[in-house]
Amino acid sequence: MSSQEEQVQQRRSNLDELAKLGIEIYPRKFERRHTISDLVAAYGECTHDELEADRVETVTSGRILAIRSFGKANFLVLSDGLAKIQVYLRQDSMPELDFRIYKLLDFGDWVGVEGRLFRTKTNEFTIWASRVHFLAKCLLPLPEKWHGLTDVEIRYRQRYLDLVVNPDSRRVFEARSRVVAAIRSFMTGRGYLEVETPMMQPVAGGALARPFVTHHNTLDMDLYLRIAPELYLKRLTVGGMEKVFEINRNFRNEGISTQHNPEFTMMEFYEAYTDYQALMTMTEELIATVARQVTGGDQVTFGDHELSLAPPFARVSLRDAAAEAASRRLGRSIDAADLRDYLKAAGVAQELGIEVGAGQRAGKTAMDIFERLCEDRLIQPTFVYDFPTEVSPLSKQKPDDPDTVERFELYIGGFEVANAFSELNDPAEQRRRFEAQLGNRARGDLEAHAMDEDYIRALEYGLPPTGGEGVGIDRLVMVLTNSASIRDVILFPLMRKRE
RNA sequence: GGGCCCCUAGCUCAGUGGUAGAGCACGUGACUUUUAAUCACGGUGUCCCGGGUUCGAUCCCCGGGGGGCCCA
Repeated sequence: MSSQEEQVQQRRSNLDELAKLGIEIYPRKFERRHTISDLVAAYGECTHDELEADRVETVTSGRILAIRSFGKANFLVLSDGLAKIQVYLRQDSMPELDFRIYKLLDFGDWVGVEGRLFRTKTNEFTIWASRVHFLAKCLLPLPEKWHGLTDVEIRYRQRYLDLVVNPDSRRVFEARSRVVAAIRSFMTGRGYLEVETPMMQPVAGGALARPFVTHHNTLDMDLYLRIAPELYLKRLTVGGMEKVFEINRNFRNEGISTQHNPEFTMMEFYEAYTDYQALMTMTEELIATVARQVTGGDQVTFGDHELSLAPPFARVSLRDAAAEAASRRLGRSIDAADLRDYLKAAGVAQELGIEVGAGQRAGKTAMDIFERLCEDRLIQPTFVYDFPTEVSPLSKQKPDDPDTVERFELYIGGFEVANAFSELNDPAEQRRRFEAQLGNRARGDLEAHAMDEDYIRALEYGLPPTGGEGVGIDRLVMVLTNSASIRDVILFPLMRKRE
């Protein structure tokens, strides 16, 4: 018999013995007076004498993370996932039944404890138990207490085990929850209305990405899991909802990496009567506010770097950033204007070893150069602005430069955290952009944008001047929790099927 | 999609072409303030899967699976 089978059998046997004691082995509720975290926060600093004077009685509960038995003196360590507390149990301090229950407990079981707070000879903050209540059995052996669980595969596949033994993991997800709450509070505090738009869409639009396809049986209709809420949110702006935001999942049928999970969370918002310049300022305030609320400050450690999230953030135009990086790499002067020329841009790309597709225009090439040379060097928060029109089918052109749109992306830690632009609201121009995308699609670009006639019709009813932005929540959480992989900030990241 | 690395007990990890190891966990016993409790004794197993080489493969070779990192 394997070690695991043996341990499961012993635990089942203990559960059977508990049942024989006449207690409910899967009880329905347990009324606590304090959580373990409450106790540690409220009394954890009290001295021995203070605890003796106050005689604090408590009722609490948690999972058993250690059992130390000395015959007549016994200790449990209980955890509520964030904090731990020690429990002292002795036979002459509790009913006989409770002590028999204690004897049948295993590492990992859920228990409730009643008792009084004190400090042991070794000054350990402890509950002197007067009652023990059995709450649920752990039938399988848990990972080891000292090294914990380090196998990342098991941490992702069986997140519950990770959460039981790695409090740091729990803290990441507590932080994630606070990030979402802080963003929601920031947005609603500025008069934005939270809305929900379709996750299943007949046309997958609002971004350049491949979608997942699904099917509605009754309507016999193919649907796409959304790659972005963008086009629906702007329909709302057409309808007169001037400030809206949505926090929800997007789905993109693409590769998996430390920065990409097929489903990820975005906060996307739209505001009438504003443009991308104003959004840069607002974005700085949003990031700094969230950082301060979640971490207590605007300076964070990320890998080997100390990041300052205090406004203002650096700003550089995309073509300047690409030209500067290309000049440095190639050891000769390349001007941003060179990257507007299809032949010169292609030449630079080829020198850099970047593949240029047949008939690829200068804007796409400039974007490729930027992505290859610049992205992962943008560690401190940096706005990269003024993107080529052809890679931005939903953005408004600059008044004096039709090849360039009023768009920026925010980079932190070497990856894109936000993407924003002045929204294109000219329906005729939008149709031309979609048609150009259809041309790309015909040439094999699977990420090219689809035609959305209803969206164009909405624009024909009139979209006011509008600025819009998407903020990647997972990546922001990575930055704020010093997590190297997006999988460390997603509770259940997508994994290959096992077996 | 390409390159490199990993997969051995429930967990964390050693290890070897010749009967598979440690610590924790688990079992029995001792112990009335311990805390990675300690001490004594005890059993851990599809060495990821399949095929090949070999007298013999967990180890070498080939293929596959899962995971990680880097690149595209």
